[in-house]
Amino acid sequence: MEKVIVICGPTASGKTALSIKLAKKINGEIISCDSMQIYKEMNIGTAKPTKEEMQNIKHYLIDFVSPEERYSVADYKKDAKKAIKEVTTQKKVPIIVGGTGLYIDSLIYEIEYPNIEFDEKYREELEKKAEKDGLEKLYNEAMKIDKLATEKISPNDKKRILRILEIYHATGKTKTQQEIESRKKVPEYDYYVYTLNWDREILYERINKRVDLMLEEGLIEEVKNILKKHKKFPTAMQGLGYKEVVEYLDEKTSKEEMIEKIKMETRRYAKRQMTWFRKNKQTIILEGQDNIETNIKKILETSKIYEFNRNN
RNA sequence: GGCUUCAUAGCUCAGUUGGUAGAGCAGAGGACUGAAAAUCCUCGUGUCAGUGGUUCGAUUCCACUUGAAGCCA
Repeated sequence: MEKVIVICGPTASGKTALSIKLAKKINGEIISCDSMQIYKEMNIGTAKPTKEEMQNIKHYLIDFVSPEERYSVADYKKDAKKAIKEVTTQKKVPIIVGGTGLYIDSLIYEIEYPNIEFDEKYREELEKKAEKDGLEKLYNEAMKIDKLATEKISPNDKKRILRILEIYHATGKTKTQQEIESRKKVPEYDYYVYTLNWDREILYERINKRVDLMLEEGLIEEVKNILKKHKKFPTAMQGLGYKEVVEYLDEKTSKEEMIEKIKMETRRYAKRQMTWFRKNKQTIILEGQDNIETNIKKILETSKIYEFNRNN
């Protein structure tokens, strides 16, 4: 089985720098795993690597979706598998890099998503129903359809309640049933998963600094330009930093409040990411505070992938 | 200098007619299968500013001290 390196970690943990150095060393190419860096025009706020940073290492799944478009894990799974294949056929090593835990899991656990279209109308219908009759009613409906899955979630978790109903509507199957079927395949690749770990306080300081830097680099201008160009944002404007700048531009918050809020929300996001990555037991921990060379050495030793020059 | 008000969780503040206290925010932990940078769940002991007095018992009443705000000089 071909080996695939996965580097995950919370936001601002140094994934970009590590992955590019590693790619150079092992003749690798990078496949991003980031639900926001996929979007075009969203550069500063997503901390998308710049051309200079990439140093001619090819990056996949970055900067290729319009902010007006919808994109989901299912799309990611498909695109990422394709990218991995493309990299391996060139005899290069795929390096998956990113912080979107759900996307990473779709790959390393080989989760299968049936090929169905997103039903915009049905979603709207459900949203309206929730508004009119209350969420409780939908929760009860979900309970009738799929008790097992509904019991696992909160009656307040609108998103997941809708999802249970949507799956049934689209496939005639329950979510529980669908999830069992989604786990039937065995991973096609040998995934080596690494997680960058940081001391909480130091990571939070890095986040605060990075947010200040984003504003200096023109985050507000970036958001203004996107708003000028596009009308609808099914998911893109959920991005951290973006929604807060929109609030500020609507004069709902002061500039100071906006900056503090971005920092706070980003810290919380990092915390959630750490919770997610912690539960993956097969992961190998890398200390973010260690220098890059040390961590690369650790990756080479544990994955038994050798330096490119030595093999050729 | 005099008078008044205030001092309770990291922050903003409730409250106890005297039996040692609780909200919001922050924070922490967790969940997560087509929106995931999203969404959701759980978690509240702190010298009740300090010292002394009254009292069986004081964070609560009284006195003084310290600090803050306001008013009068």
